[in-house]
Amino acid sequence: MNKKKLLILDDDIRICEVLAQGLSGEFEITTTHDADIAYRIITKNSPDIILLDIHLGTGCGISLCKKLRANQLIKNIPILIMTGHGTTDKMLQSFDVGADDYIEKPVDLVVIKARLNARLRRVQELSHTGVCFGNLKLYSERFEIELDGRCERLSEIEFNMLKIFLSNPNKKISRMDILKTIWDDTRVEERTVDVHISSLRRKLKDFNHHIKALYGSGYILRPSEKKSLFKSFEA
Amino acid sequence: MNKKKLLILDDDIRICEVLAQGLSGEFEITTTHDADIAYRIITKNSPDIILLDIHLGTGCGISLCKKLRANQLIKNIPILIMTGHGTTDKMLQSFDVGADDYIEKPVDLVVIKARLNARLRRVQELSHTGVCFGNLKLYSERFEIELDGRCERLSEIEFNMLKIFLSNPNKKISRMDILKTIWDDTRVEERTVDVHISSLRRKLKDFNHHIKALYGSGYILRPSEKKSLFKSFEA
DNA sequence: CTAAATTATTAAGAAATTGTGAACTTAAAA
DNA sequence: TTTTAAGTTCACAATTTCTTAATAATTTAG
Repeated sequence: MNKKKLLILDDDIRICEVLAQGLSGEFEITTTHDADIAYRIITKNSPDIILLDIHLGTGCGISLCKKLRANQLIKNIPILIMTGHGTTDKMLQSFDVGADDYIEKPVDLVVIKARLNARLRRVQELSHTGVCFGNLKLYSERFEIELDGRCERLSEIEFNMLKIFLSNPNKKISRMDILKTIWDDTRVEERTVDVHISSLRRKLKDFNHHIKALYGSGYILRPSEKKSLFKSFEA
Repeated sequence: MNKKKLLILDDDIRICEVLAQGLSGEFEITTTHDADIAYRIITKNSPDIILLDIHLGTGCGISLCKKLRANQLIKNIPILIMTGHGTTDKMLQSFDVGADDYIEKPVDLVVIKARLNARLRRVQELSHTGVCFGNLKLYSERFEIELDGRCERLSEIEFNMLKIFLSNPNKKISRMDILKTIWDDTRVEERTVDVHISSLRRKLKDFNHHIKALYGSGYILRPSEKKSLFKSFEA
């Protein structure tokens, strides 16, 4: 069984080290103490689970958590928030911004392990990682896809949009969801999304799923209906 | 928003009562102190989430949890295990048999609430499953219904009308009721409702309830009469 | 049963939303 | 510098949904 990727984010480098040491047997670990770096690591590397201290020098863990939850590509990654000096208020805040668990220090390695695994198990069971992309292959490094053997180059935006849909099949994705995930802070017209959808669709020609518009509320990825092989006899 | 169904299972009836009292604002609660009864309730009633004491007179909470996890229909229901005298070993055992969370008594109501909600949110997000009503499934987010496996998209107006009927079965709904609820201030002819009813009915084809007109006073949702396969002999 | 009232359905145009080509901008590559 | 590719916005076409009106069908009262 492959080790799951765990990202540890703590202001205190010694704690990072202790945790990394103690958990390296079960996880493939990355550590950092900077929230911005963490965000970059997460978007680029998408860890399986995140262990996050509420106190971070460069921006607090709460706001990072909130930011991660707003991103369609990331929001399924479980987040455990740790804190040094626990208060009920901190706990409520943590859960409020979407944390999956909340632990007070000093932390017992055994406890952390058990809780990390409990979260991972849930996500794994419930999420549709088993979705079949059918005749589509993704090459993240090159922003390329392969469809029935034919290669097609996508732009970065198109590629990321495709990833959003593939990781949320049959789920409504609003234009705002897409903007938040891909454009982050930059302000762009909502209708700009349409243009990219249009060109993505053109490149996905024979893909056995289709990106359909949901009148008034966004887009959705659906398996395309099987077309009858027989014509109906209409007068 | 509908209250989620919470099943509380504790040996100590007083604790059941205290918890039920404190959580009744947010949840629709059932309590029991017997594991076998609990299992029956769960299979029959499928609560949204379960709060379970590890000590049960009639069989321990651990084995109940294990049993629940083995059942495909139940295994997605989140389970929080409580214990009176916590030990690391109990915690490990709890997570081991598939608990989603582990809490030691004495429990703070605020903590329980936060943790229950965190679990519910996760399950809800990951398994975007619809709400059932008879043989009809509703997907509110995307205004879609599923009937016998076939999906049908409703317009926003149609979907909201359907929800009005489903939340008031067997109750007379006047056109004005519908207008006030859906159109709010906008002025629209009462007859407009009829048109939407018409198209909604077309899409509800095989639904085992039917929207009937009440001559002169509106509409009502009724279970549709089973049609006899044989003709009745009317003179 | 008939006439009046009410409901059902269809069709046409209005309104809202989505699709897409094209112009323009920017950034990187040749 | 020129060329190329990608991104953004705009304008207009295409599509979907909404409303109204007209007409057909059904129900009720007398």
